[in-house]
Parts: sequence; structure tokens; C-alpha cells
Amino acid sequence: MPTPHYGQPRYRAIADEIKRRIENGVISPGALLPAESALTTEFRTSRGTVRHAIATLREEGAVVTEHGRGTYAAMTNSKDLGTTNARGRIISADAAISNLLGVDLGTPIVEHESVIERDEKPWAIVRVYKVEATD
Amino acid sequence: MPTPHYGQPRYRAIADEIKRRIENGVISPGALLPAESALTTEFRTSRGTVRHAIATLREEGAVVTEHGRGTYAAMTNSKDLGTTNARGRIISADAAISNLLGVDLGTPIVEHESVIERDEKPWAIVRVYKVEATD
DNA sequence: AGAAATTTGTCCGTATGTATC
DNA sequence: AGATACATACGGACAAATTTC
Repeated sequence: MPTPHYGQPRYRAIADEIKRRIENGVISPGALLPAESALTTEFRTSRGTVRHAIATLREEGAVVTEHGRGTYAAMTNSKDLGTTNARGRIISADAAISNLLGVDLGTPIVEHESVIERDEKPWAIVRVYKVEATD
Repeated sequence: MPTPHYGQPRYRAIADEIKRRIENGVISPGALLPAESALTTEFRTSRGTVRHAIATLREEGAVVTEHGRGTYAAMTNSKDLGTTNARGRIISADAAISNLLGVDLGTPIVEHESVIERDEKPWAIVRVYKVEATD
């Protein structure tokens, strides 16, 4: 039988389905996934394809596999902190900065500031100082 | 013929060999790698194993593959900036920080500062400000 | 413009090795 | 020791993108 693959490949579709089950709690964090053989049966596919799907999930950090035991849904659900607005400007090196970067006082410096928010509220500030036109 | 895999698997050995050739300039950056079929012949292995090797190199960012074209040695050799000394301290929120983080003036703030060096010389400063004892 | 050759992408089926329970 | 499950490897087939003629 031929094996056409229109749109997304089967291994990707299977990976997405498994991922969906983890996110929806059908498979709880830390729980063992169905064995490759079971997934092979359910999705009517070959073991290679199932393994390919699981491999992609492993790269994404969604699951963890242990040799001889099985594949688990990952415990650590990395939380998205969301996008932040960053802003950059040119400033003049003050005493501290000129000292740290080894430049003269008043040297043009790029300041890049971004506020990290969490739960809609500011959580941390990151500032990067770099000499302009270096590199 | 059986297919034992003592020590490191074949796909890993093949990946390392290709990687070595890239680092040694045998394959210059941006150059096309031998086709999968050629590698299959050279390493006396199956296409699947060659593809597995290339896949690992792709994950490591050592190569880039294009459908119908081939696999190239990566152009971007990420340079290691080395380790930097970072230091942290507790400061009191000044006007700018208290405003950005939405806290009162004088609130204890963790300041984490690190100087990124390049070619033995300071190159940039990163400062992170965060309210103490949050989280 | 079109056909053929090349190359990577996907999928299948099978066999064997290795680790865990 | 046996059962189960993942890891590696092989070979074949067809699809899709690119290049070449």
C-alpha cells in the first residue's frame, strides 16, 4: 500500500495528539504514556512512526523517556512568562559603567531595558549596557 | 547479521566523524555535505542510520538541511563567550525602579550584576532587578 | 517548458540488543 | 528466568522539492 502524506506528517499529528492529552490532563504529569506497542495499535501505524512522534515530544521537553521503563509525561511544565516590551536608548557612561566597561566618562552607551511581567504585574527588570558601535 | 551496539551507537560515531570533518575544515562552512546515499556507501550502513546521525547534528546546530537540496555545514559557528563573574546584592528601590516594579521607595531589591567579557575585555553589563522575597 | 535525475522526507516491516520489573 | 519496553539497525517503497538536461 502506498503511503501518501498530505499536509503534516503522521508522526507530527500523533505527537500533537499526545501533547493535547497531556495538556488536557488525560495523561497527568509524571504518568506513564501508553507503550509504543499500544500507540502503534491505536494510531494504526508503525513503531518507527510512533517513536518519531515521541522523539519530537522529547525534544520539546513534553515527555521524558527511560530506557526499559517507558515514557513519562514531563513533570516540569515550563510556564510562559509572556512577551515583554523592551526599549533601548543611548546614554552617557556614568562613573560605575565607565569603570566596569573601561571607557571614558560620557562615552555613548546603549542601554536596553526590559520589564518582565508575571501575572500581569511587573516582576523583574533587566538592563543591558554596552558600548555603542563596538563590534 | 546481528547488529550489536556496544559502547556508542553507530549513528553517534558517524555524527562525530562528520562533525570532526566540519571542525577540521575538511567540509567548509556552508558547503554541501555528501548525499545520504554517498554517506550510506562510505560508512557501509543503512540510510536510516545516516539520517539518524545527520538528525543529531541538526539538533546540535552543526548542519542545516533543505528538502531536495542537501545538508550544509552550518555557517554560524556560535562562539563561546566564556564564563563571567556575577555578583548579587540587596539595594533599596530608587525612584526609577520603584516606579517600574510598582513598589514603594526603599523597598529591598535584589540586584544581580554581571559583566560579559570578550577577548579578555569587558563587553557588556547585564543588571537584573527583582523584588526580594517575591515568589 | 518539460522530463529525468538527484536528494531529502516519510512510512512500513522486521530483527536484535539492552534495561527494567 | 521471563515478560515488557525502549534502543539500534536494516531494507524497501513512495512522496516531495530541487536541480539538471
